[in-house]
Amino acid sequence: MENKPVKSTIITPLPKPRSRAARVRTQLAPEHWVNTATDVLAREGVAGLRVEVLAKKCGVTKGSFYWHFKDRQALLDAVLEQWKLGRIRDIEKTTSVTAGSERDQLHYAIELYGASKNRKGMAIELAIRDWARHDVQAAAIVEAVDLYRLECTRKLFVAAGMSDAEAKSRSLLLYACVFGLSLMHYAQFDNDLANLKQRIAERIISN
Amino acid sequence: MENKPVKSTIITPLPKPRSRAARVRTQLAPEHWVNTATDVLAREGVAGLRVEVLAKKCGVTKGSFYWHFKDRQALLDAVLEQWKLGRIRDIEKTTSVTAGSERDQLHYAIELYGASKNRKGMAIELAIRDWARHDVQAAAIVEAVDLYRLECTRKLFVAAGMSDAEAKSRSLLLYACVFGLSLMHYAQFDNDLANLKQRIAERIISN
DNA sequence: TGTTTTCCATACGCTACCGTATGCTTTTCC
DNA sequence: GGAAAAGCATACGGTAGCGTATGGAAAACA
Repeated sequence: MENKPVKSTIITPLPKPRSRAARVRTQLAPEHWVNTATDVLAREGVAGLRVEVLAKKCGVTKGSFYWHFKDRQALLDAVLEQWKLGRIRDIEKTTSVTAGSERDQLHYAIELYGASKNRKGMAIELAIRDWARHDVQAAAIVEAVDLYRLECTRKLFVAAGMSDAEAKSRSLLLYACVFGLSLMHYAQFDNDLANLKQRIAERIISN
Repeated sequence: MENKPVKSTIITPLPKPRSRAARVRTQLAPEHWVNTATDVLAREGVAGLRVEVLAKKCGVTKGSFYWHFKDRQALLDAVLEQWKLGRIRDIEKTTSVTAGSERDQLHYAIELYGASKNRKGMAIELAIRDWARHDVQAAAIVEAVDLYRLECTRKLFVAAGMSDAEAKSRSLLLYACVFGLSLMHYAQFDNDLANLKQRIAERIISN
């Protein structure tokens, strides 16, 4: 599909016939770039978010990219914004609960972050948090998401009967543990990791 | 905490005791590169470890670098190895304790990781853990360090009277929380963060 | 049908790197 | 004192990436 640029001392335009077959409706623009970028972010971190790499992954060239985005930073901003909105939506979903089952919901939240089906989500999480260590915008996004999360689980702990100070500490402990576990390499530490995780969850949630 | 170079890892063989001037000159350089690289790693992550940047920071050119190291990867390996040795030495120091004061020592360990004077150490820690997400060698080093740490604190919990399974879960909880907290942005979550941290430490350590 | 707008390709210039080749200067060794 | 090695500088080739300029085809519009 792509021919290597010939060592061109000549500036021939080289009229290229485009494949009009797949040219039905090209509205590749908005979300597709951001979604692809988020995929790459999960696998390679923010350092892997290169314009030309993404373009190839989208099946176009960077000429398309710079039509849709001002520059690379604009894409990064869009990725951050989309992540923030998605997180807040998810948090609301996972922490909304009928009275009486707050502790079950807290257990569910912990399991959710450790679930293997959520590996990509956690990879994005870690990539963005590392990103935030060097970038103030990413740090601001992370802070907003963290505060929202902490507040939501705090309410759950309060609803479960804890004091406000204790609920705050438990809320912080919960997320710190969830993210910390995904940072560590402890697969060889024990044969029954499920038991360990269960004990940890109990320690975080119960009285 | 950062440590002074260990003298046991001299690369240059000593077929004959050389003069003082020669020894100073030959053994100064390799350690200097690794230490400078670790500084950069703490501030910018592994992506910031560029040969020519480090050379400028050392006041030389990359001609010097490629005399001391085969390539960039050799420096990265040296950084990882030095970090691993330093961590194991520190862990032994912080978890060696006279009988009866195990819980105090555990509290001390938690405080140590959260101390503001240890910001650089934690920055290195996080940079290497992010590095480990994409690099198998870094992952192996992190795994070795993690298992060693987990085992050391596990023994402390056992010595403090816990069951083996409980000690393992507490050990994992401790480090997960320590690293997780350093990942989060919770400064605005409460006015009395010290109180929160105290409650968390209690939750991790006490019965 | 002709014109404008949309969307993307191609070609450039520029910078930052990596690694090599080579030469120059200062020690070290005999 | 002269040869050899250590330690570093400089120059070079090569790749990858960012952003711009420009052109060209298709779609929308008039």
